[in-house]
Amino acid sequence: MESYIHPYRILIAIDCIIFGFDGQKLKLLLIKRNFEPEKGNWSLMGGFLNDNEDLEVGAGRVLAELTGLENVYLEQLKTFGKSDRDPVERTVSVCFYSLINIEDHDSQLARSKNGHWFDLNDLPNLIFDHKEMVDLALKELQYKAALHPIGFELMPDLFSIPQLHKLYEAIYGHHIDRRNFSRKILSTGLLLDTGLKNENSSTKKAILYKLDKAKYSSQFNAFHYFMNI
Amino acid sequence: MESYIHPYRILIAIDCIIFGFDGQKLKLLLIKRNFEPEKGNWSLMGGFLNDNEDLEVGAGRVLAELTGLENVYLEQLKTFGKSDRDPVERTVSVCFYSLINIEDHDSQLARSKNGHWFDLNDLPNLIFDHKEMVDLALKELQYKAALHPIGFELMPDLFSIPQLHKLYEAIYGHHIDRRNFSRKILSTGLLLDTGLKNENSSTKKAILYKLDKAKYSSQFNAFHYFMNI
DNA sequence: TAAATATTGTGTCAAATTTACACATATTTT
DNA sequence: AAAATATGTGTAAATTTGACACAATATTTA
Repeated sequence: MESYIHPYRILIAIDCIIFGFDGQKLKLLLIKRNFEPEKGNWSLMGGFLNDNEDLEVGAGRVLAELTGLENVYLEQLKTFGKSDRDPVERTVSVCFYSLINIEDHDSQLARSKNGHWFDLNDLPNLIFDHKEMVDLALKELQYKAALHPIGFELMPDLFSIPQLHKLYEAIYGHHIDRRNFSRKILSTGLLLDTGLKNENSSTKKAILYKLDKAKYSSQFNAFHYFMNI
Repeated sequence: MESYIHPYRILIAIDCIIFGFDGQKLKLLLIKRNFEPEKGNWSLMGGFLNDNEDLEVGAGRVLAELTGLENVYLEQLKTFGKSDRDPVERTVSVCFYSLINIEDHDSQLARSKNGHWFDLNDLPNLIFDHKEMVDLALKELQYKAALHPIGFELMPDLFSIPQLHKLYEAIYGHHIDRRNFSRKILSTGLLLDTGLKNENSSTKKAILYKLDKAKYSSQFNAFHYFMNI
């Protein structure tokens, strides 16, 4: 038996939604589409799945090809499959999303020159159903950040509580009391005080913590209801 | 422009994970696969996506064809796409899941005679990666039930708090204090006392409520952190 | 170099929620 | 009529949250 007799095989697209945090605000990475239709318009990073290529691998490849970003952890969001979603030919798009630290990936991005960061509140028109994808991805990110201390994964090896606080405010788009936030974060017991101070901060230097990685991975699923939103 | 030049088009499979609640326990609906490979082995309800068929429509069709179940709300779970997941030919499977009231659909199921309910703690071996799909679906269900008062959707028009309580215990697979549960449920303000009593219950008859549907749909997204688990 | 400014760390207290319980009531069974 | 069973309601301690103020540290400015 070499194949199934069912006649319809479909082009599988992959789209990547990359949120970026610059220490202050949340941004979205977009590129100008370089093929028809909609060539030249703003788009998520998308491509087609290759033969013998796993979905996650394909997503990583598409993202790297278009933006130069390597080794980004991509989480599957949803598959969009309305039969008329692409005017040229039917495609089913499997979407992935991620949240990265903009500074950490600056040099990778600069190499390809295709990616452009946009403020989330000021997005251009996007092709096809890409806006719908972005909206859903943001909602998922908010859920996820509420259920798990996901923010830690985005932080550099050493980070301060005020840095993490800014990230959460950016994700939710509203003010969070920093004193209550600090208490909540420290109560997880996941932060190890390194004794170092953040030399970048302008005035009083913040304590630098590192993540207790063993504890984090062993307890990942225990942190339901991490954050009130 | 009639099609993209990319050469790989792939067979898209659909798999449906149907949980059922019989008033006491949570069960899983399975069928004996009726085509090769793995013919005769236990499987989720699966099929292939047709041309010009939206994903959700295809999922509904596959489920109805195999089990007789109609008008079941299916929620997308995840897309499974490892290139070797099907030994015959590469398929990418878009999975959907649902939770239904077993009694309400008994007659539909009886008509087709293909579906069999299994106790969740006593599942047979499943083909391909179907066990992985079931495990993920249960986890999603638990999340969802915690974040939203999803259980209401499963209840008959008139239902009692003890009925709902049994459902939540079944979903989470552990004891939940019924007094605290009751208080939590009533505090949502979503239940309207009908003044009626449940004539089925063996001893003291429970108060029958109905869902305040207008309030439920308007506030659906407000019920984050609905349930502690 | 001292004062002003900005940022970080910590503490407090009232209100709300959760947790862990017990008892009264209604109905069926014995 | 008594026993058994399921349901509805209450309560008190512990915990968590929400809304605050103030002290400490470093930089900037005068």
